[in-house]
Amino acid sequence: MAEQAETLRRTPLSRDRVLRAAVALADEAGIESLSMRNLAQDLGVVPMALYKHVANKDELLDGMIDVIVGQIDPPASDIHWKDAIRRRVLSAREVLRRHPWAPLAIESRTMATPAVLAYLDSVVATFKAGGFSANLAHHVMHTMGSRVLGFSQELFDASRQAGRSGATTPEPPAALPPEFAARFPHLAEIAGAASHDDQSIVGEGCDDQFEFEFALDLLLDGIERLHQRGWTSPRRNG
Amino acid sequence: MAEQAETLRRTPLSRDRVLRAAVALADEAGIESLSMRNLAQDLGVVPMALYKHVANKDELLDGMIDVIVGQIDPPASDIHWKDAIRRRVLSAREVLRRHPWAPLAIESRTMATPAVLAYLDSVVATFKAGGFSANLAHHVMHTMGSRVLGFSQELFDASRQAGRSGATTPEPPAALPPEFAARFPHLAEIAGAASHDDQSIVGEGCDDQFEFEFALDLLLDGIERLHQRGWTSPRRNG
DNA sequence: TTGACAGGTGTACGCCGTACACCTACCGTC
DNA sequence: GACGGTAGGTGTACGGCGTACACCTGTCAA
Repeated sequence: MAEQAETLRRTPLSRDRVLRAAVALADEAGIESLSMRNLAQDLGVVPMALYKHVANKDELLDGMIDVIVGQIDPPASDIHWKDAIRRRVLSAREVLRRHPWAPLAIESRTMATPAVLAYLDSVVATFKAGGFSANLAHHVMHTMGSRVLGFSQELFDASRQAGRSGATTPEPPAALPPEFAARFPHLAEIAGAASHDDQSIVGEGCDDQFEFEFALDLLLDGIERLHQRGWTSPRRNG
Repeated sequence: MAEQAETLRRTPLSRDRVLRAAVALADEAGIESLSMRNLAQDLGVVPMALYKHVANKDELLDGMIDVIVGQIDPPASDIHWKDAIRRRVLSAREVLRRHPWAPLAIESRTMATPAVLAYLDSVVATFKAGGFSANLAHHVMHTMGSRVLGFSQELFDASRQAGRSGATTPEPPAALPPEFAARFPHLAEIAGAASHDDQSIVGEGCDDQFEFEFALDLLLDGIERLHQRGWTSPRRNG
């Protein structure tokens, strides 16, 4: 009996069990209560035991994000791109709404985790399958921002780096690692596809300001159209 | 001489000086280096001295945000709403780009600070001056999200509350304090203006899901329009 | 002269992440 | 069956954090 209890308690820890417990803890007690100590206690284990499964707290957060993003529905095929994107985004939103802490966590990571990149890659793929040029797909991804993830934010915002900014260090474009192109081919394709001019400045990376204004103007144009039509309510005849 | 140094060092601390120093520290060393201890050291003072000017670190962050948001250009009048909004948003973006840590800080605050509310209120005012109904202005504010602040995010996202969610406590709408209506009349007006149906569910607050889909569809429609026109580059003839 | 008070100080507490040395139970190999 | 390696849980300790609380000190009104 004591033996059984022992066995039970000793259900071996694993990276997966740690991540799930962390997500559960954040869900029910808030992300601010997620400490290595609290998490360890929930798992009936001493804090340092966790470090055998995750490198540190940042990696724990990354892992939690991946667990969640992995739950977003796979892309539907054989339907119009617009509907496919719409469904996917709403699925993402649904998933993220179950984990209210997740949007901020995703945004605060220095850069996207593999699961997030995979998701974004598949969204780009959907646009491209719908006949979008890499160029337009690029702008469109910026325009949707992280709304594509069920909330919104500039996803590729270099300013997020948090570090000592200062105009002194222009911070080179930090070319993507080669494995990146292999794993996320569509992202890789649009990464170089931002020609903001006919004389495209090749390899210049992308112009944040341009992307921001592009999205802003698309929004303002859409808003103007509503306004001019005398929009009042989505369904006039209920 | 020693006297002079004394006098200099003793330039009295003030809430304003604390906030400015905090912004400067966050700007140059990153928000993660902003601790009460580091800040105190920068000011040549002992950590606890700060607490005579700000209640705690959260209030410090709120104050820092207000300092920054207060720098956004005042609204231009006598020009078309679309141009007015565009300029204002780009001004906001410019301000926030000087403080890369600010967007995340703004998002992570439980609720908007007075300066943020004042800014949003004035943006709503611009829409209304352009002839928008309170209803449309409401949706449009959601659609722009915090892009209106130079980045993007659902601004009024209740899920941000971080706390123990759980479907068990439906969390009452938490009616706005009465002073709110007086200080931010336009926000107050649109707050109750979300009729998603002809039989408007009065006082129901607003339907996040509806707002999200409204914005998503506006984006997708705009994107579809670009796509159908065979959009390739913003300026075809350089 | 005095006493209130605004504002800076010093100490201490309980939290945090995590480095490092340790122990222990299991494994494949001989 | 003995044995060494290794995966994984433990215990202790350190430096940093936010901040409560008691204290001191200089200024100014009465």
